[in-house]
Amino acid sequence: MRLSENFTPTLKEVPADAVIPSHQLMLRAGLIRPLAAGIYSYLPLGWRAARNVIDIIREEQDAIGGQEFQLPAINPIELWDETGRNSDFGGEMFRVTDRKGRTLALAPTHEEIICSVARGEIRSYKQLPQMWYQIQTKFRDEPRPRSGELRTRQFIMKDAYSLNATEQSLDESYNRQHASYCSIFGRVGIEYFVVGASSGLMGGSGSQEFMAESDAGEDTCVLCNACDYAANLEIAVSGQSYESRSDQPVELKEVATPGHGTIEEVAAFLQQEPDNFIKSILYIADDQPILVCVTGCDEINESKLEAQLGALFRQAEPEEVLSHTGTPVGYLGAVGLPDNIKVLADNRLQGRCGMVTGALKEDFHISGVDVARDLDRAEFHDLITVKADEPCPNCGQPLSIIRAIEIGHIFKLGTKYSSAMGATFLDESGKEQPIIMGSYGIGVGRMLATYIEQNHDENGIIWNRALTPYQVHVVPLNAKNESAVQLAGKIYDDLRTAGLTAVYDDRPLRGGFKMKDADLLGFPLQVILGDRTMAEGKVEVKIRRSGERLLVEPEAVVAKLQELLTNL
RNA sequence: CGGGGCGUAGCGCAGCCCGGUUAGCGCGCCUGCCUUGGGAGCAGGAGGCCGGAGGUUCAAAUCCUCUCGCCCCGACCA
Repeated sequence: MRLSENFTPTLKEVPADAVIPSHQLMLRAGLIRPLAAGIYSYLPLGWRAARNVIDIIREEQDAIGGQEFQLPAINPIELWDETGRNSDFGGEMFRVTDRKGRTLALAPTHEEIICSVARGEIRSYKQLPQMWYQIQTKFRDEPRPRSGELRTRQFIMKDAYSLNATEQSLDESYNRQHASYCSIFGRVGIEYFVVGASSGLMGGSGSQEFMAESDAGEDTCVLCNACDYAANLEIAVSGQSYESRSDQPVELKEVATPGHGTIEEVAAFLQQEPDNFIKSILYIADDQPILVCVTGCDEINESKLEAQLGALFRQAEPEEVLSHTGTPVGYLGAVGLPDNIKVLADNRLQGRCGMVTGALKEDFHISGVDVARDLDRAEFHDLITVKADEPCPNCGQPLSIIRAIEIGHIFKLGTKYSSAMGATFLDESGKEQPIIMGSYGIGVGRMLATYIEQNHDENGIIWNRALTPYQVHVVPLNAKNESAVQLAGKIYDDLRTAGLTAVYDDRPLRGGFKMKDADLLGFPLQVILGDRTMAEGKVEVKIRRSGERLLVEPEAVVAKLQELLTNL
């Protein structure tokens, strides 16, 4: 590609709207351009990189027996009513109306479509297992698109669906996908780790996320420093013990705590540790009030709470707290609470004595709470959010908490969709069974952005061999130096003859400008032809990642570049 | 959906509080000269419905109301 003839609009200045490095660099290097909130065009260079990602995914999915589909992006809303996801997705699903007034969905994912294909054709266990996948554009009307390609409303995603007859077969498909993902991320060159995860809106049992550590990430993960324990904070558990304490039971006593409603204030006022308090928060689930109790130094984990309460719950408003308990926020407690309010308590409270909690009366708390004695109606679960340095549940060593980008998610769907949609088969005994499914997704744009988050410096992107739009960037510095220009043209031709992809910066610009652009675009190897090195009869090869520069005989350049490329 | 910020030339911004010549600056763009190892210099030039609508006023980029869009924090989220 000759830069003089091709569309590669680079920017010297950082666009005001871009905050994170990958977003800034994708704009500056001319990979993408915004069209609307969370909607981007891929420009030629960006699309070449995206295609590289897609090709790798395709090869690795084919390698485990995946069969690629091309599925409709618009589909009848009735399909989504069958599984209830028309309402589950709610405002997050784009809907369009056709000329007859029928509502159609812009597919946010494709379980329903896969099921509809399967129920029409799959009849027998002999036709299973199947591994079907597609690499296509998905649409989700995200409440808040952000961070460039990391969270968009229109995005390219690979998703695969396994159709299995048995749980063992599902496990096998799942494990194959797990291995395939490791191969994909390995080839793409992203540093990643795998965590246990919740299945969220998709439903199902087993679930793992492929994560890339990054401050730009939207997920929080808990990792053990010593063993391989890794989990999304949403489901992470702590190894911290919660055995009963041997504190002597004491009598309940009301204490005045005027104006001190928060744990912090009351703890300071009473000169006790927050750990000795019971934090009580009122939730509303299905219009019913539910009190949730944890120790004063813990935070409620609402993902874990969702597992107990179902999806439709929320924290009560202050007025609701007053109307349900007769107490203002800050003085809530489970002791003496009306019987119609269910109480959920965290495991760590079990057996605790001498605790302080709200007295259900403004400006008063109760001390001497014996959980076994006074909170006997509480239901105990793991409800807390793990904190950094708590012990690992596996090995007891301290846990770390880091931010990460979710780049892939695999999970065992089970029969949620096949049952709802009647996608069944006859098993060996002639009995009709719902197909057991798995679902496996990778975001293409998110992968590109993640790669750039992990591979850039102050000058620009640093592509590796696998993803780079072009392998070599040929830069004659002085357009007036005819021998340099001529040699640059020859090297460019020779590179392409040798099967390498190359960009030739034949623009009549100053050398400094062109070198800045080359670093910004970030192809792995640069061939620089300046007056100085030309005078010595050499050309310079620069390795983008290391900045290392080699002087090479012109005749040896192509071979040298080929050799260097194998290590990039 | 709650909170905050911003819409002025292709990009980055000033001007707005306190209304009043022809709306500015840097970069980019076009022409010429010059320069050519890290986003040069000089000279000349093009480019604006000041996001949109309504209002106040003799007069609105500037004040008021409404609206649309974009970004950030939160809520939410495979």
